[in-house]
Amino acid sequence: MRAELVQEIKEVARRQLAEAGANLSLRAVARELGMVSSAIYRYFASRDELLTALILDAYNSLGEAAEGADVAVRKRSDYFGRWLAVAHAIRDWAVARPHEYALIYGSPVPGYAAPPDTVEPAMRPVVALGTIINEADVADKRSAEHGAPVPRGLVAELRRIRDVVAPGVSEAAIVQGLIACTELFGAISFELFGRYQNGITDLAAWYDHQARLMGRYVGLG
Amino acid sequence: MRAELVQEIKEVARRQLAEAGANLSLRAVARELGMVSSAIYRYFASRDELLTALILDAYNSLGEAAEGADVAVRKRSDYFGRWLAVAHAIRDWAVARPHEYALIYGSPVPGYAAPPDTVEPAMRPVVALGTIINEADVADKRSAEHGAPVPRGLVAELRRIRDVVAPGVSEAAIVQGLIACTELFGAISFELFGRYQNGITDLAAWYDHQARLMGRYVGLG
DNA sequence: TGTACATCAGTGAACGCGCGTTCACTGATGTAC
DNA sequence: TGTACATCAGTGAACGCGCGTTCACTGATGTAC
Repeated sequence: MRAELVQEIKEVARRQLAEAGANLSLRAVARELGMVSSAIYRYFASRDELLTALILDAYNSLGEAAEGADVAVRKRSDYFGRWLAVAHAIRDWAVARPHEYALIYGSPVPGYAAPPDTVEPAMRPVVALGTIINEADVADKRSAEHGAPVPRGLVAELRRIRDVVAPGVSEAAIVQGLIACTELFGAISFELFGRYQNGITDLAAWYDHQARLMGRYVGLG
Repeated sequence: MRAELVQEIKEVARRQLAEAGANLSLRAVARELGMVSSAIYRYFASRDELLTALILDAYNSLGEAAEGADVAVRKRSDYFGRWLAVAHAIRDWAVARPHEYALIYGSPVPGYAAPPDTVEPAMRPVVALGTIINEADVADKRSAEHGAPVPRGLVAELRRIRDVVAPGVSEAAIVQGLIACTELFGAISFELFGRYQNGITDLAAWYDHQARLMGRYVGLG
């Protein structure tokens, strides 16, 4: 009953985000639901709270897509295949929901500050990729050709990230992993934010090529 | 007289973009200039036209920063040094003007379509980096270790980009260059859009490390 | 040198719009006795 | 079984706000004769 309507509001809000662009309007959501705008306040205390719920959902939905794609690969020792599966799952998710992607990876919504409980869900896709590197590393199936020494000042911070994302991996490896993630998300942002206009048209193939090269870069495949 | 006021309006608009976030308001700009809102229409036909002018300026300003940084490197054969100089110039520009960066590399402004004459200025930073790869390649000072074969379907498009950015370079090399650009812009976006929250704090050092690794990745240094 | 005129930057009021949020309310539902 | 009451989802009007854009205007400046 109640929970259902909360879901329905979020769904309509998501669709509106997709149609109207980044400007989420409570009144428009209420209108589409055949409600009066003030009725929304039975379910969300404010526009920001609804926005936060959408952001949290988006992070978790993307995280699940990434984790699910990894789990679905039968041959667990096919680390390169798992890497590709997760990388593609991330893009597929983003391409299917460009405005939700923009919500979490685009320019910050003006006047909105993400609450701290978004930090952990936000890590899930990166952790999904990091896990693969970690498992390959532990199984000694990773070639570490690019292991450049890490500057002193960054070691401590990288170790902290390492412990969350891929414990049991060197600092140089975590750097490679972060660079690969940055590249992949950068590629998706370029695609969705229209930076490839008049450039590449077969964006799926181009992303696939990048995912393969990044898989190699992190020492898989 | 007239041109001066056009500049002044753009400057105020830029500052407001930085303060209020992505929502540019003609009325607010006019207010700050001590004008009545309709007076702006003497100088810009609409809000979109002002936005377009700001976007064009941003592209060109970033392009000049990138090109200028390259030119400023005395030893022209120090390709790795030039790469680092340009990479840092791009980040420095972005960090100094996060909202202008968001304007051109963030999520698209809802309801706004960039006119086609933004395409060429938008290429300038990428061309600046591509030029370095190209010159190193021509001078035979580039190691091409990662030259993975390019999928058939992408060859034609990559050649078209190559001809603009770095003629005289292989398809594999252009791929490496594009990947490096994607990574660097991805890193800047992560930094400016708050994706490193609770992660890395010494963002300058982290970017420097990435720029170095990407310089190596494209076969310089 | 002095008048008549055109230009045009800037004014001020108004248009119609949408927004988030509040508040007292209605009226159906379900529970308690 | 029937009445009294509490709950609470949803209403509707209103608040005060900001927005882009239009339009007829004022009034200073500069030019032409």
